[in-house]
Amino acid sequence: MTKAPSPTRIQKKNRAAILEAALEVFSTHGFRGTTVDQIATEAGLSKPNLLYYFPSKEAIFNELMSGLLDTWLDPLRSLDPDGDPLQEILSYVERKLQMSRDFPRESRLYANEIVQGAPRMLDTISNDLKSLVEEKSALLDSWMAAGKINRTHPKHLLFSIWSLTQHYADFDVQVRTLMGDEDPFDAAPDYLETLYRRMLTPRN
Amino acid sequence: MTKAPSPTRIQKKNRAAILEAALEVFSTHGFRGTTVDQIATEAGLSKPNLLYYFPSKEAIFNELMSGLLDTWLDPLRSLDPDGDPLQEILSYVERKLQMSRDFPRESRLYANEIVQGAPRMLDTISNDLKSLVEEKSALLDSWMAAGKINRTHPKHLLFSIWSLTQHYADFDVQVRTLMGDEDPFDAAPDYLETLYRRMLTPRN
DNA sequence: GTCTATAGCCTGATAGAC
DNA sequence: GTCTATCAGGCTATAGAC
Repeated sequence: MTKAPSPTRIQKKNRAAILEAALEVFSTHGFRGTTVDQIATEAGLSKPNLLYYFPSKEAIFNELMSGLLDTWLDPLRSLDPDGDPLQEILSYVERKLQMSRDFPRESRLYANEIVQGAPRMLDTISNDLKSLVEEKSALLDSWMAAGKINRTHPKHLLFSIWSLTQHYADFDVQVRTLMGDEDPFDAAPDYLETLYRRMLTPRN
Repeated sequence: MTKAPSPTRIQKKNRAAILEAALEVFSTHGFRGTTVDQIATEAGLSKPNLLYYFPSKEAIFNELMSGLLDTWLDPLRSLDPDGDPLQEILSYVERKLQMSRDFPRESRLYANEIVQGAPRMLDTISNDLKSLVEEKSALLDSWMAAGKINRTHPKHLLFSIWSLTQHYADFDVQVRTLMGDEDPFDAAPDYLETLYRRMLTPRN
């Protein structure tokens, strides 16, 4: 008695295909620049069929966004109070840079949203992100107070890490155009490690 | 014999109002997210009247972009081969940061375009920007070779300056949300000066 | 579950009176 | 130069057959 493939399995497969396609299209064209048709074609479905799985274009976008954020904040959450301060920060930079290389579309999706004033994400930023940033700023502060790393503004330190690492994903076109044949990710890890090592290594 | 106000003057005034309005709307909603009606309302004109001054939505966008780019690249052009290397770079960082504070909409307009793959600007980047970057990279290289600043990857150095300074304009919503009452531009100049001073000051 | 067909809305751009 | 009215096309979302 061979069972037919579970409908739930088909559903999951199609939902996954839709979200993958949506990531591709939303991240390059933004919310308004994306049409449901584009997503459907990319996912290998018809438009009405896509809308059988998701009630609306916005619903797809929102699901994509909330799914993204957890992964996105994971490296920061991993900043370990019990680790070696400088090494913890350098590892954080390295992980963020790897995420820009491995998940550039996620980075651009997020960038698109923030540059336009975060119309669909301001709540999340004000709550989840803010409390995480407060916690980790305090951690950085304590490391500075203990003389483990140079004293500086902890939030600007975090902003700089985000900005420098995400730049390679968000401005990918520009970076690659200007670098020609050279892969940006060849030299970027060294550059960023040197930068933060010199910035943070304690010097009385 | 009193002349009626020159038509050219009215034209110039309205064209300026349209471009100002377009900057406001395009920079927050992107090209596709912006409607001609929004621009017209913001400029205090009717939609057909706006289209009397510009042939199309895209024409407005292009004029805005080409007008922007000159101003945008000016600080980099000013990098003076005969100045003191470290001071030249620190001044460049400062000027770029001021531009993010004084012209955040221009920065976001540019960011919007690049994040989405620069569909309307790739030629400019490949030509004007690339040749300027080649020229200034060579200059940075010569400063490093002469031991005036620490040796590092000149293009990554430029990318980092762009990324760090523009972040305060492009991610303004996020930055301000996370900083609360504190004005980001209070501490940013010091933070960036310290960062690049430590990065670049020669140490044998 | 998936399709074709289409409703209903919005948008860029034009026509034509004033 | 500026308006009202409107067209033509593209869009999201739904209806209804299979």
